Amino acid sequence: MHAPGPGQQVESGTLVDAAYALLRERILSNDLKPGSVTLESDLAQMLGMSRTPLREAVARLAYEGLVESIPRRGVRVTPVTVRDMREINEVLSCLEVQAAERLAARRLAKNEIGALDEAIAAMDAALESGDLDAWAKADFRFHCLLIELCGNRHLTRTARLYLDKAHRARLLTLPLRRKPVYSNSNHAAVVEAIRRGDPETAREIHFAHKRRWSSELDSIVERNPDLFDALEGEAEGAA
Amino acid sequence: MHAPGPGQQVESGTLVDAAYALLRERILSNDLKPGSVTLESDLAQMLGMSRTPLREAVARLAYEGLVESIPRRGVRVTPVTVRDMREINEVLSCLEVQAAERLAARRLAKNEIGALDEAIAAMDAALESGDLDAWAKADFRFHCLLIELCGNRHLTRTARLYLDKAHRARLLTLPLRRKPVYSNSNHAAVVEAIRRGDPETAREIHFAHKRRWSSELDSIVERNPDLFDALEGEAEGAA
DNA sequence: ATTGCTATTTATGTATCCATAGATTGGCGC
DNA sequence: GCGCCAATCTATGGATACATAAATAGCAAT
Repeated sequence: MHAPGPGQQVESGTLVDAAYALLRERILSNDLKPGSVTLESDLAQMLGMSRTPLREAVARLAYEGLVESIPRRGVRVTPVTVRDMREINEVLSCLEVQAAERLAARRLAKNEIGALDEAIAAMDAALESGDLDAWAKADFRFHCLLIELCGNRHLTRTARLYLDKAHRARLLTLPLRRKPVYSNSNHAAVVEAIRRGDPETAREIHFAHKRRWSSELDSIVERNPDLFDALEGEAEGAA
Repeated sequence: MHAPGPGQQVESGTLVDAAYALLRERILSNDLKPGSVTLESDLAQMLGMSRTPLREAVARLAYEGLVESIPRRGVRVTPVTVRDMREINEVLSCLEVQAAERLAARRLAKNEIGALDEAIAAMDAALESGDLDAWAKADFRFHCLLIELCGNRHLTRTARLYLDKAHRARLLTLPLRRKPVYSNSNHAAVVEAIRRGDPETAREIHFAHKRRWSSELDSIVERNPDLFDALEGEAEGAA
């Protein structure tokens, strides 16, 4: 789907890393259902390893907030609440806006700008052909680039964490959104400001963009009050 | 010193949590020297437990970036570079500013405002009596409150992580700073804006405050070019 | 003497094993 | 018949045991 883990380390050959990457993948893609509870032993067996490395992976995931270990019940995939989504959006917004400003403040290399342009082109193409899924992927790539090129590694790392979480939620809201035409033009404008080296404008536009998505989310929630409740069920994890 | 872990969970009775909390404490207080490398077995023995829970704790710390596990050498306490400090400051700035704005936007309870006032009073008192250490503690408390009262749990959690890291660095720069008189009046002004329910002003003032500290840091670094290099030495950890 | 190869040592990654605490179920008393 | 207590069962937290891979040291050869 998208890049392996969050910036961190590129997944060495250890079982811990493998378990972490796999579980993360399956959680973020909503393959492991939010709210589902699974025994450590089952997870271990599922991945073909002993509990020891699995537990370490689970610890990491728990730290990220993707999972919570319930004392004698098992490992629960943390459900995303509306509140979570709003909070995540808010944090992500701060960080991305900052990244955009930074980006405009420094001179980007040709290929860096090129990558941004490419992502936008992909978004445009996807939008025209009505392929929402491809659009989401390209949009994700754009936001990734934004935070990865900004030059502040801590910002990158943290924002990436939230971006991934937001992506998980976006998968759910995607079919419910209005056609995201604004996004494309906004992104293009941001890149333009970056190209011009105009930090203030980059910041403002991207801020407006995030704000718009935030209210879009509100209206989606309003129209589908039970969208997230459905996810909080106690469905037993895939066996 | 200060509160247990980062928001997360309040340290249940498990050895993993104990190890995590203890090591974290010792790292953040610069008790375990940055750059020092220690064997897992030694750490385990040091804490009187087996390697199993220790490893899980180390994994968490590694995730936080406080420590890095070097394949066959041991666990290395990640040194703080000037670049790290700048980056951390930048991220923290975004988040705190957002928190300040949020705070001003919502109605605070009496005791919440009271806590902020108290922290400021403590800062004033410490400054007058010239007790820099007490001042740092009170300042830390103020920033903690800011992010803890903001109502966005994700923001709180993330900012707290960075705040702790920043605190570690602050311990080092403390004796080198000019008397931090600005901080106090800035903080007071922010609280005033919060009390008035004036988000824009709260944001602006706190932003200015963070920017000032940022350039203060720059000048400290300029005056003491070797301040951080000293920490990157390969000193062997306490046995 | 220096460099390269090999053997040994040692730290890590992982599996297995055990003790404990919580949950579940069955029985007993009211 | 319903509820409470006890016994058993099970999942987890943690320790230990083990195999592998890396690092170091020693030896030899040029």
